[in-house]
Amino acid sequence: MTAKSEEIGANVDLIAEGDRPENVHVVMSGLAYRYKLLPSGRRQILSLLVPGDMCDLHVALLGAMDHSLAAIVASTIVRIPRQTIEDLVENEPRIMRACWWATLVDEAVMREALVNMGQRPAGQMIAHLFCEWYVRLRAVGKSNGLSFVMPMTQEELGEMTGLSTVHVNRSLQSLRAQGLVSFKHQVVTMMDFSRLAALSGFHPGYLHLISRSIDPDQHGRQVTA
Amino acid sequence: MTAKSEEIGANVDLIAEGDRPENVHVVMSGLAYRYKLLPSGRRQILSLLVPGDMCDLHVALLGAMDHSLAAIVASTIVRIPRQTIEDLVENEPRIMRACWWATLVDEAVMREALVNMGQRPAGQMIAHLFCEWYVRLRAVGKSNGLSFVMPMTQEELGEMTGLSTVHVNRSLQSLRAQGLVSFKHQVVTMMDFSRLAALSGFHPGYLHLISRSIDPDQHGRQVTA
DNA sequence: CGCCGCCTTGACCACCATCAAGTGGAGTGG
DNA sequence: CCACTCCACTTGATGGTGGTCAAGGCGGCG
Repeated sequence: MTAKSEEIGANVDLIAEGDRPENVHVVMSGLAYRYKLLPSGRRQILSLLVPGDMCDLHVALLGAMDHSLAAIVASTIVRIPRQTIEDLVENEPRIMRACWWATLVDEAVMREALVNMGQRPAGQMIAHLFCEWYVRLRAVGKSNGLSFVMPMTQEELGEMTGLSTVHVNRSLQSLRAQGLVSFKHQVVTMMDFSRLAALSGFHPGYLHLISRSIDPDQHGRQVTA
Repeated sequence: MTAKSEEIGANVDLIAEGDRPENVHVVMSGLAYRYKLLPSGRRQILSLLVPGDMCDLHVALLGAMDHSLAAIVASTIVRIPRQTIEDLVENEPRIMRACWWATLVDEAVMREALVNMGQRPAGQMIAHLFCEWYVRLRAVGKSNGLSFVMPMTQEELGEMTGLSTVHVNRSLQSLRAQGLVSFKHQVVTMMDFSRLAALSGFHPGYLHLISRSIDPDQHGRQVTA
């Protein structure tokens, strides 16, 4: 089930709010994100699509996109025609089931994002994001040791968290000064994961990584049971 | 495909975070909500389940609940065993599809909630919620004219929006004073819907109400089957 | 009548937004 | 090799939105 892959430049929309979705998008490499634009010009980034768990099913059934999808850095993507998905749904219940499952995990991540924005102050919110990314990227082997690449600006981090760029900056400095985590030149380094997790109330259960058990060792397994 | 229905008292959990889900829950009457509890004791309400679009599928595939589900007022619910759902998924692609579709709409609502919390100040956030409820409840015939019942306290409204009770109260007073909307004794009255929608940037597209007309009569019954 | 939720009000202060200016590195062209 | 530019990050000052604490009103119900 291959389709032609496609190179997409940074900050290029894969599909925009209002479009009728004709394809399901899969991010092969790079990084993409969902966002909504407000009349005021402000932007809310809704979620990230990282290689590994990046299948975008939302699109298959709804009539019009209620949000946009863009690449944050140059990325390789595959567009799968709606019809192919429909066929899969009919004929390949196992694949269908896997996709559905991925959707559920996406939703769980969004629920945690709501908690993050609703209940946690800036520092903890950012800390929580870093913990989540760390665990998710480890799970797909995109992290060597304590650091990982997160090709985002502080402004974009602000658009994810609803914070101003200035405040993101100051919060990062504070985290750094406490010896918890640093974020420089698109690289996040987890200086003290467990304290960071404690600070931000991060508990990886919501990522539902167990059944995903691609990974044997390391963090994010307290759900193991 | 009927199952025994069950009466649930106000503030009783249908299922709690960490439980292994054995049933899918459908709210027949009343009002339920998803929430997460933080160590601090604070609570984030994630979404409402209103009669009409209240099927809770999240549960079928994941290993453990990452959030809790409770009734906000005395409600009638139906518990459908996991196995029944599995069978439906296998044998009744149309039903399965409808359920999946409902899940996608849920997700769209959550995306808008993220925008709400991330980008809008208190008054607009609350106004937007009221607009959404109004449209959704109208679509299922639960609103006569300009008002509808929303059996929630201001404290719970605060737990949905991440605001303190005090600030919710003051924001409500301000909306009321502007002649936009009132919320007294569990009844929301839309005094000026269009101005309220304009103020809060409400655009109902994300509710995907049009394509919902899978059903001949009246919106929002796709779960009925 | 009296209690108990829930709503309301006031005072005070923190978190975070905004505005504005300045630093520093990467890439470009002289 | 050195301007020069651009962009992201940084820093300071100021004020508003919204949190917290605390007390008071006001039904509803036993």
